Amino acid sequence: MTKEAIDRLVSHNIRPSAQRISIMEYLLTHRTHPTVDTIYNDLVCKMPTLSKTTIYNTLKLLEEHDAIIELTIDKKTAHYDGMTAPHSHFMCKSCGKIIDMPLQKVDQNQTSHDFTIDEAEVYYKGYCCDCMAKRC
Amino acid sequence: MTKEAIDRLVSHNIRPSAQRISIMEYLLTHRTHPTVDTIYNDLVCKMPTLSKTTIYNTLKLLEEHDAIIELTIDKKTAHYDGMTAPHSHFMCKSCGKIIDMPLQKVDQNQTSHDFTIDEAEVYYKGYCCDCMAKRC
DNA sequence: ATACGTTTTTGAAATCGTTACAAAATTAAT
DNA sequence: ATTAATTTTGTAACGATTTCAAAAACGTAT
Repeated sequence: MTKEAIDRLVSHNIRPSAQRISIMEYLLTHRTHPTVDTIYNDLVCKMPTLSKTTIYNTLKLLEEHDAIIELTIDKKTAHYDGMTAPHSHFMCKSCGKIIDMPLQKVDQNQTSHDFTIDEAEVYYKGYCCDCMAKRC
Repeated sequence: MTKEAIDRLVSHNIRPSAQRISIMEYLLTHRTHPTVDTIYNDLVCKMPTLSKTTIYNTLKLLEEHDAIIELTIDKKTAHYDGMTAPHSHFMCKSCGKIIDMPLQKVDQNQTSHDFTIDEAEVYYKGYCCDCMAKRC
């Protein structure tokens, strides 16, 4: 999986440092849409000198190079997704869990004199089955 | 327009205090998707004792009672919309301006064992004509 | 290999939107 | 008019993110 991480970095013109590989690999193997804190807490054991600033820097770099996606579905904290193929997301309003959804087709080619669209995101919110079972 | 503001409050079971009426009226007459700061700066002239905390409290209250909509299209700051009829939004990545869009139909009745959807939002991003003219 | 310049990482401090809290002011009820 | 409940206010706290400059790691040319 390390190879895939390096490939993803290199193919997006990002130099593969040890920290960048770790973070990229983390996102490729964890499909949980983690936050900066989650990534930091999970990686710092194996990489004791890791800094949270490096996580911020790296995620921003990866996102700017379209190697990952930044999700803004959660008002409080950014979440990150290593799966860049188009898809949508659902967030549970009770527990905060984010679940992948099949792509809802969105017409991005709307013509207008007022603007040009180059991104469209669909965010769903509701309650996941676990939270519903607990009647939250 | 003050009457419309009071009506909107009362019909959503919110007591119409002077501050709440002002804020509600502001959102009904300004279709600019303002932030807390914008609302505060525009209203404090007429209401010198107004507190920014009151704006925060009131907007949260209005949103919880579905009298207004909170937009999370802007990662940095919440924007608010007094138009509650279903529609989508476009944000210019250069100047931050938010523009109303016709509703893109989104299927909220997707059946799943994993969750129940009760909200869906579509956010578009790109560049507005003004910023494109300035080749930003 | 070594020295030099560039890139990357790091940790501390600053920033900024938002929330918590408790006191003051206003409004409603008896 | 008193008392209780609600609303507003200002200050302080909070937490995610950014800034910044120094330290470390890396790449390259000699």
